[in-house]
Amino acid sequence: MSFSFSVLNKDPGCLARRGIIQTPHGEVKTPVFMPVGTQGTVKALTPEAVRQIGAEIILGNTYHLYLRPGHDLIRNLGGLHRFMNWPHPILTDSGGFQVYSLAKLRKITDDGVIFQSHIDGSKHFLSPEIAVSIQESLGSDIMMCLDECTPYPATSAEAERSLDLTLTWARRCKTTQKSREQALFGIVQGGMYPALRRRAIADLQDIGFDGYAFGGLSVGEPKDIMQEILAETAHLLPETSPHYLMGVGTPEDIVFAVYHGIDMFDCVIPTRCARNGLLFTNDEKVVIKHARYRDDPGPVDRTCDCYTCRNYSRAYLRHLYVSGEILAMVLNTVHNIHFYMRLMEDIRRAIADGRYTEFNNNFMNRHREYSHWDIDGGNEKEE
RNA sequence: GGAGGGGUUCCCGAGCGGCCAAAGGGAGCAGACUGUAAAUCUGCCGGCGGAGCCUACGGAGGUUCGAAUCCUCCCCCCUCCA
Repeated sequence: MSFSFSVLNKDPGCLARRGIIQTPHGEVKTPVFMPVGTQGTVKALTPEAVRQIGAEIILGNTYHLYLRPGHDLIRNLGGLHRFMNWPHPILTDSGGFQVYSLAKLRKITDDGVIFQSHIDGSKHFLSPEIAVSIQESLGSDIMMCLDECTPYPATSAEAERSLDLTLTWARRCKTTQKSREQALFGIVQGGMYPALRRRAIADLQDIGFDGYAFGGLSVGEPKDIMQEILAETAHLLPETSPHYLMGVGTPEDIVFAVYHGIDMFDCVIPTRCARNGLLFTNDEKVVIKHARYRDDPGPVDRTCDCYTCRNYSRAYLRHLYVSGEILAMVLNTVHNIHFYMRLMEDIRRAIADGRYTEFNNNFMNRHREYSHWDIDGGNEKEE
């Protein structure tokens, strides 16, 4: 079974839609949140736990797995699914984000990117062709084109030059793609310039991809700018393909983006924040190390039915965290991923019922009421 | 009884005449985290409303323009010898 996407229903009041992605390793209900498993593992969790919590698809990373343990090794051991014991869908990022996040360790040419390994300093070359071929070795269900994640801020000239490079690379990725078994997504760049984004969407559609992603958002720009970009350009994405907003985001970001027609999300927030002691709940931000939880017998979130909340008190979780125990990261990650999964379920149900606008409004009102609900407290500190 | 060594801010521990409210750890208390170089990073950490003052380096005196740092006595602790 190869890749396909179908829309189950559209919300009558906005662009939100519900759909199903078919992949060789199973189907995925959208809108979907994909936990990030950069190095062939969702940090702190076994694949069985990830699955049980409700994840249907996870991420892997081309750059990291190429450097260690090496894509040839993974291919020879039966591919990434088998290697990491995750028989369900996998999306691999291309290394484009590392072009951005490891900026001090790389050099970009038209041909590709020369990286200096963050592990041992050795030099490596990544091109669009190599990125696709590595992802083919890994055997992921969805491959991403190599792109240049345009940093913020960038002038319109810089963003345009960067976009042109990304588009050239997108063509080369498409040409390199060998089999239709593995889907290939194109990435929309263009910085914070709607006109560039529009052009990117049109050009990528001309090339023709299985799905389209927004990249280069949530790279430090104010929240309202990201929202403006989405509101002005997301509706231009082809309706029959999945829309993926890369690296996003907070619960608020996700609810907002779904309203504008985004189907797929990934973000390190729930996993990284869990390891750093920040737990998501429906009415407050729980920083589990805080002294006030020292003897709190209640669960992290009374309304949560995850394994952690069913079995452990805030006092115990605080103790584990403060003591530096490994179990703290496990239990915290279980909770946060569960929180995100439940959020996506609620979103899908609201769309199925045709009341996403109402859901969105309620959510945003509640968010305003608890401004600390979002991890950065909304955008208030910017003013 | 004799000979050495030592008592520093919550703890450990540097400092050994001014640049010392006192290095560095730890603990404690906060903050950050958006396609993961992250079990990471940042800030605060004697008191009072500022670059100012007060209280602080076992205790009490003293030397000095100036002492955690030098001197005297006292009180504790440790090691070795009898």
